[in-house]
Amino acid sequence: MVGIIEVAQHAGVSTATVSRALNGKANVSARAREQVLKSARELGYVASSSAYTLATGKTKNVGVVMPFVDRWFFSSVLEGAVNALVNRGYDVTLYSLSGGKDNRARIFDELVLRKRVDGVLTVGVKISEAELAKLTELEKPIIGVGGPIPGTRTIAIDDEGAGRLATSHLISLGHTKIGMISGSPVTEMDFHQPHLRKTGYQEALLDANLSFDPRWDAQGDFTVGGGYFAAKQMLGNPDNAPTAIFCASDEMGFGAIQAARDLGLRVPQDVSVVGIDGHPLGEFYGLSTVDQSVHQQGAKAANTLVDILESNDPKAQENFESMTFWPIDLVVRSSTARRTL
Amino acid sequence: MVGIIEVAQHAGVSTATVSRALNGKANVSARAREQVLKSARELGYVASSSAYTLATGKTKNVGVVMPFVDRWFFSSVLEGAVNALVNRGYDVTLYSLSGGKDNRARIFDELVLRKRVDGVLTVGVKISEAELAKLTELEKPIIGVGGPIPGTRTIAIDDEGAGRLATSHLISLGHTKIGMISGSPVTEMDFHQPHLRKTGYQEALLDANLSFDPRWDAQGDFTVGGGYFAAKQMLGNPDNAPTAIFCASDEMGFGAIQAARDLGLRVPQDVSVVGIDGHPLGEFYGLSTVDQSVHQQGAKAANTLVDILESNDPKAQENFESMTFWPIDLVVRSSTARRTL
DNA sequence: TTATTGACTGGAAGCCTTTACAGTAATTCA
DNA sequence: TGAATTACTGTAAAGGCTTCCAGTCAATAA
Repeated sequence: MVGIIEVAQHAGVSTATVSRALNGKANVSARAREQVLKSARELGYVASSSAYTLATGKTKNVGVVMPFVDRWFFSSVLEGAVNALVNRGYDVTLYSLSGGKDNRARIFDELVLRKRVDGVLTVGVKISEAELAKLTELEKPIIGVGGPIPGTRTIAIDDEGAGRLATSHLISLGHTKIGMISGSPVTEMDFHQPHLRKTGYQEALLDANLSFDPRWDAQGDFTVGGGYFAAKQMLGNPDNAPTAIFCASDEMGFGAIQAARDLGLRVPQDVSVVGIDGHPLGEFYGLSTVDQSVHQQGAKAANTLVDILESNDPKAQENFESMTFWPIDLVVRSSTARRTL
Repeated sequence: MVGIIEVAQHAGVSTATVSRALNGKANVSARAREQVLKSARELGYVASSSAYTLATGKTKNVGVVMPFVDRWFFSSVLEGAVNALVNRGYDVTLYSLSGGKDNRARIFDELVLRKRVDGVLTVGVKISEAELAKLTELEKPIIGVGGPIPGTRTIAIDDEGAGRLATSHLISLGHTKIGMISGSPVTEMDFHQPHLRKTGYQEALLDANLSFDPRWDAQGDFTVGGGYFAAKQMLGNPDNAPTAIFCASDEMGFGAIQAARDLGLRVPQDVSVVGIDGHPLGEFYGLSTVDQSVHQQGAKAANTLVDILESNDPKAQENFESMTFWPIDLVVRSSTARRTL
């Protein structure tokens, strides 16, 4: 495998000059730089990243930690982040926490600590005290997307505001009996959104002097099936069926729409449904939603992290707790309409 | 940051002994080994991976290359692979090809080549001659999942057989007018399945002496929406509506079921629908399918790759073209039934 | 003309491990 | 008992890069 020495010989300069030329440093004559670039190209030379890392202390690598990768929100953030990172010349090392307790421990103990990354991106992870300690021990910049990690920067939507927006939308359409489907206590172990979105929902109800019926508070587990069963339960009860449902995620919204249809209810004439996410299938289902442009959140987080990593100011590298709200956008489609009597 | 020297001093031995003890090599006294392990634990020492790589030539890192990560099949393979790899002590570096031409070129030119990985896992990637050349130039083991890469090992289902199985299932239920929804020429640029699955479909028809009507051959783009529109088109034509539809993916199957319902057709009484995949939503929709256990395919590929990497036989490291078929399984749910007249 | 500056350049140290090799002490064998 | 083996252990080289530092040479200033 061709190394820097071969390039130096081929270009007729020293390895120091090759390094400087290839890394775009100053103090290289135009002639030498050109010659080096040419030689490197001809020989197909690419610097060994491990040697580079050993010499500079930089890995040009970002660790992404998420609870799973095979769910829409996570894979979408990942997609946005990965593309942004490769675009900035960074690799991404992916850590999924779904592989059981042992794997999880290993990730925090061995792998992340193995000085393999310049910074860490966490996506919707709720971690333990001990894990947080391991993470901060790294003294590397950390950015969270979705779920906030104590003491670090976070990029997320205003979940409370999103819940309020979605609910207000339904209220503005004349609905007074508005149900909500959120996660279950189990899923809340990993995320934070459910709680906040529900808070927003309740605030909006309060603001409009609407009552909150506990039967309108269901758990959908953030899955299509969960949304389906929760909605069916809620809408199937003739005594107390709401005329509108706010789902804390689009996927639960899809399930809710299906449940309504299976009950012979028309959407939106009989029931309005609104979600949160901006899931690509939303268009297909005609689901009104609060779009949170997940790809872009991932890209933004990635770019922010790289900005920090490449900042000359050492203070920028330090972690501190902050929250940046990503703008949300109400997208009204065909699943919500004025309440009919 | 604590290095091997500190551990050596703390344990009262040389760095060589520390290294041997930590890597489980022979020729270390029980006492020394114990002492080293204790010191390392106390000091929170983890070896620098770049120094390790530089010294050994091993990265303990696998590159995973896929066209996108935010689609079900890909994120599921990834999930399976990542968990298997971390379990075996390997990191995974993720390369998504969806970031545009420049990113794609950079991935093949710079990143993968940067000696950052011990092996490569490709998922459903169809690559150009030049890219293949770059990849094999690495002289690292390559394993493909889904789409085969010339000259490398591949793990995939027997797509033709899957198409035949799904179609035969419909035939066995008495259906004679069987449509198929597959990908579009555009999506076929990236995958290979559509073609093969269609071949299986046609073979099954032939075997049963059934005719193939080109109007029953639709393109669904491998998305729910695509399946919906293709099915609606096909089923909406009263002159020539099939009584059963084989979808080359479950997601298109979901769309097809929805299309049938929107047309007032009952599934399965009026139309049967079968897919391929084993998508988790299949249970919710009651979609009969040919399960290809995607997680496990990813895990299998990952484990096979690690087996190769850790084999003592240098010949095992060489790439050669081979195809391992992953077993498939017909899962009959409520979307398929005997044809009614 | 000489002194000074500035633009380049190359030698070599340093980054942190692993491991070949040589050395030591304890054990076994004759 | 001495010789030969065995079981460890430590020193130092190697791995491939970046970058400090000292040095060269041409251009500029005095």
